[in-house]
Amino acid sequence: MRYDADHKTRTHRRIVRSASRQIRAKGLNGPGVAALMKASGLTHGGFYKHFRSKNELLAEAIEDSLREGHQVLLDAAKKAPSGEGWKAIVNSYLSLEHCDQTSAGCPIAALSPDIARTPPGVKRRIADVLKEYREAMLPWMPGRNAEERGKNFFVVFSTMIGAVSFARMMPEPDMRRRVLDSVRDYLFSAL
Amino acid sequence: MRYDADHKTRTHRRIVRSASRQIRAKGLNGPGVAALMKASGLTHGGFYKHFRSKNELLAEAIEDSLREGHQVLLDAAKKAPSGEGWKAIVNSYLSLEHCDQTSAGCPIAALSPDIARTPPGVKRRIADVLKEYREAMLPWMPGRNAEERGKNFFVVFSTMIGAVSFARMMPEPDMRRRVLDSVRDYLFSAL
DNA sequence: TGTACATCAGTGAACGCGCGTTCACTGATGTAC
DNA sequence: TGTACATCAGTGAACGCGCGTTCACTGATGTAC
Repeated sequence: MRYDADHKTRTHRRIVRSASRQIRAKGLNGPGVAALMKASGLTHGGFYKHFRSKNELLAEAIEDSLREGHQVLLDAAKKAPSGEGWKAIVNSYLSLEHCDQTSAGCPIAALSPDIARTPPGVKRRIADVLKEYREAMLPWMPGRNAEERGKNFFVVFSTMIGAVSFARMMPEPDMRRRVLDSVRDYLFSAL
Repeated sequence: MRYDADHKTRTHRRIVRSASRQIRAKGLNGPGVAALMKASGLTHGGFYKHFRSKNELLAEAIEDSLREGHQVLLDAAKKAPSGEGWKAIVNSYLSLEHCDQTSAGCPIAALSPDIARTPPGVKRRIADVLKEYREAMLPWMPGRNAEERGKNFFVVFSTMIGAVSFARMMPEPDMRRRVLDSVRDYLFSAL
């Protein structure tokens, strides 16, 4: 069958989207090529019409979910009263829903050690998107000048990423909530 | 050949030790059974004389490295002036050496998403050792009473784990150092 | 207008390989007689 | 004291399976004549 002009582009995007959810749920080495294609209703044979390698798809999927994640936080920040954008970001990130929905959540919390272990080419690409992410977040960070906001970006995000990563290891929901709440209270009282 | 009474125990321990380093370096699904045995100078065939399954070894290896990691931090804390134990812990954890030596470092920073995805049995065992870990750290945490120290344990460790996880995604060493330093300065000034 | 051909996203069989697990075997030594 | 046997940590071949990747093929539709 022949398809319209943007059919391939749309399929490509669909594969990337569903792949990004699957790798957040099961890790970078969790789903195989066959599973990644099946989730978009395709068979594994067509994979290499869309991607040069599995690593290529993984890189695209991480990039996509990073951009999606930064958009979610940006939207939360924009709705908040002036000067409180970062608090909206923290509330959104440290919610129990985010913690318990790994596959739809922040790819950093779900994949940071996998990303650290990734081949240099992939790692470089992701580092560039992380820089984008940082640029987008900086204006919303607390601090009286650019330098303070720069440091506070690292502080706020390290703390949030760590809290969610730590909490996710705990089987009991109230333990997870205690971690998230402790960390949120602390960020709000200290910054 | 026949071996002395504790030969098997020592071999078992050797396998667990070298496995714990390998999984921190390559992730829970990184090394296979053959590689895990080879690192201790053995062949894969003997594996099931020591462990009921690969998951059994993974659980033991994570437990072992958690206990080892908590001992390292405890030793640092004990050397510090009274009341400053937690600062020694933070300095040790947020050093660039720790960040750049994943295989010898904290298993939480290296494996938290993998642990979160692990089957319930393994997760339960690790959660119990995490409780031990927490008990050992509590007396060294800042805070005027048990409740404050309890909250601050979550704050300090979430922040440190996040900082190291975040930094490890960055290819440039000075970027990693910036993250670690920003977070340390903040912890010291805020607690 | 009708027909022959080109295009190309997607299919499914096949490749070599490494995985976790099983199992018959080895061989040095301790024990029984 | 000397010999036959039991023990058991470790070996290496083999199992079925899923992996990432390749490739000849399909078949609906656009294009050329």
